[in-house]
Amino acid sequence: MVRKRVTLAQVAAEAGVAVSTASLVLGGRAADVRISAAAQERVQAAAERLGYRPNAVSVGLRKGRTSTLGFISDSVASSRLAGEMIKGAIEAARDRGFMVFVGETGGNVTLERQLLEAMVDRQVDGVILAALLTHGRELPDGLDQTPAVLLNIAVDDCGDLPVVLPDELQAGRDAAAALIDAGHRDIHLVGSGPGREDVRTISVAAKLRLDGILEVLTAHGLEPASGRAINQWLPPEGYAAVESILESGTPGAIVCFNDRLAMGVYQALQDHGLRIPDDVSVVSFDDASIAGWLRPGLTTVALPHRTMGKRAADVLIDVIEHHRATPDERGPHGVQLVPMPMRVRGSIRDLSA
Amino acid sequence: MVRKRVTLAQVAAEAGVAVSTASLVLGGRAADVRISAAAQERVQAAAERLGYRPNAVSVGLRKGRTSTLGFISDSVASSRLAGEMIKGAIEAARDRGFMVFVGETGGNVTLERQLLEAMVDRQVDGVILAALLTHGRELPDGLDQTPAVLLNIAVDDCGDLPVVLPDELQAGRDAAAALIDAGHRDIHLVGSGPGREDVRTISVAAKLRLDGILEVLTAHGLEPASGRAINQWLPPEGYAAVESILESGTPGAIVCFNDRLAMGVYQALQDHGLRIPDDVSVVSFDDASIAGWLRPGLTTVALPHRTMGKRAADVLIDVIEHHRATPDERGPHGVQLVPMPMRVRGSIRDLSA
DNA sequence: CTGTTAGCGCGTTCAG
DNA sequence: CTGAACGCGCTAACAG
Repeated sequence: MVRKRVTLAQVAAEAGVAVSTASLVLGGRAADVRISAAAQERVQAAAERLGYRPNAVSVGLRKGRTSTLGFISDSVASSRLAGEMIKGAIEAARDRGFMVFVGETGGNVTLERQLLEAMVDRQVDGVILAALLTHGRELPDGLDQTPAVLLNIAVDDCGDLPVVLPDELQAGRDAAAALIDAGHRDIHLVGSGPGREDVRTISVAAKLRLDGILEVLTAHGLEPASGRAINQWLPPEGYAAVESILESGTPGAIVCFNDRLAMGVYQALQDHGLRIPDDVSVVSFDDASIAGWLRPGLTTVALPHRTMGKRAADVLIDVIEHHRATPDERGPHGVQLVPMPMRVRGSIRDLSA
Repeated sequence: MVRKRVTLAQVAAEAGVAVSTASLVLGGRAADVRISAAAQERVQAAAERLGYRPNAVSVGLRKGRTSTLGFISDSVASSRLAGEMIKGAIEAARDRGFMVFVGETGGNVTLERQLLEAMVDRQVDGVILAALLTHGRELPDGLDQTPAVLLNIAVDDCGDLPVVLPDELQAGRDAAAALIDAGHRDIHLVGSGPGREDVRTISVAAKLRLDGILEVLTAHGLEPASGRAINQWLPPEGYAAVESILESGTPGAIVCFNDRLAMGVYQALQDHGLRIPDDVSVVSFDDASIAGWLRPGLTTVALPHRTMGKRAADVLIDVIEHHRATPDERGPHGVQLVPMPMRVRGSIRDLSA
């Protein structure tokens, strides 16, 4: 069933040259050593005829580089967004000739160590350490054995490692600005706030989004009409928040800290006979699948997971190929902030129109 | 920055023995050759002290086996479900000491070939070929170069390859039975039907689900009150279907062919002032994230993606380790049907209560 | 310009 | 019971 692979030696024999000659020709370095055109021709033909493909394992052993990356995250399956991050990384890697091992820890630190070891054992050229659930965290031992990039992980001491993060602060500003530019002044927060310190969740996203929102509100002489720090950002919590807001009258606009909260907000508003965006405007964060399925479509600031994954792989490969980001010459790395684009759908009413 | 790896030779030197001796001890084959307890002790200690880990690339080259799998699918990021499939495969692989390369084709056949080649070049021990979008399809060339398993791919000629599929037929039966057991008789179909041939979509799932539903209905002397074959299974289509159904009165129960259709059905029912499950019962397929977020929770027959991924990896590793599933001795492989469990939430009203 | 030689790190004979 | 020697498939020195 499994056909035997053709080796370089067989190609050389077929072409009637030495192995090293074949190696040079096939390695594209024939020009350097000026091998006769005839020999080159014969080698190429033989390789073609036999269907020769270099054995990457052998090359890896010889060169000490395997053109292989490791991607370790705490969750690959939790959402479409997680998948996008991996997808971006895999695609960028492929475009540069790298394959990637994917591992998932579920937040288990021991497992993380084991995966890292398993990958280092397989001589990966570098590792992307990513997170979707956990944000603040410790870095595993053994990360110093290989080039590495942190993806969506904010740590106090990143030890000179490149870090790729979404620009949550700017996203917060953009969300608030979208509402204010449309003429809104009565702005309620669901998920965090109203004060700068009202962030009960572990996520750093919450804090930065809130900071951005408050910065813009303040700049316009405003403050949130209300705010609710919530630990679980799921539909039921969004639903409950709206019921609580409605006790003091109909809100003009609501900023939800993620799309799942927004879904609950939609449900509650609907149950109370309020229309979006005619009665209430809503803006949110993440751009999860539901954002496009809700009616009306939810205007939301997208988490650019795909781009982040791509960026992480690109940075890592740069480090690998150019030996950049060493402790002394940091170069263009460090923290890379990826912009979060606004997806404008139909949930904000323009009062100035 | 990158610490040099410790080699077996260094361990042997440190322990004052020959490399082969160290190899035997560390390979757990000391008993076979009866190596002196003292030497064993010294080797183990040296390995421990130096933090020795075998170089998997070298072992791969030497043994021709790399403890590595390839996972190629048309989409890793399209949904949480896709991620679950990969996750299941990765976990099962890890439990048996394998790492997995993940590749994504986006349905591009050329890319698929290239990925397959890249993996075979890296000497993967086997490949899982998976699909989420495409169902009927051609098998790529080069799949005969390595052990392989088909995951969620139904092909006419699978060429003796093991295949893992969800049991959609039984799922159809279960969905219909859930409604009938609850006393429903007025059953409408959204996505396919009403006739056996009214399946416009490419997916085989549609056909099997429909067959299962019709089988049970027929067994009870019933037929669908209505049915709609739809190509796109998204919320707007579900919404439109309900509006069409309502022209002939309020339906008793609706079977949606997937959860996204069901979401549209929920929205339409709500917009028309109908309550679920009091006025209309709904059952669906897939168990996507939204199924749990909708209010009331959607009762749905789950696609067991996680289990399927796990099964595929297990079958593949069985083949690799025991040389099973060769053309002549098929063994327990062939088509593996994974049961689709019913997730009972709150969208079916029990009329008999 | 080409062929011979020497490893990369490991497992496996086969003599001592 | 142990060590020396060979080769997995390939690349990179070095001679010829």
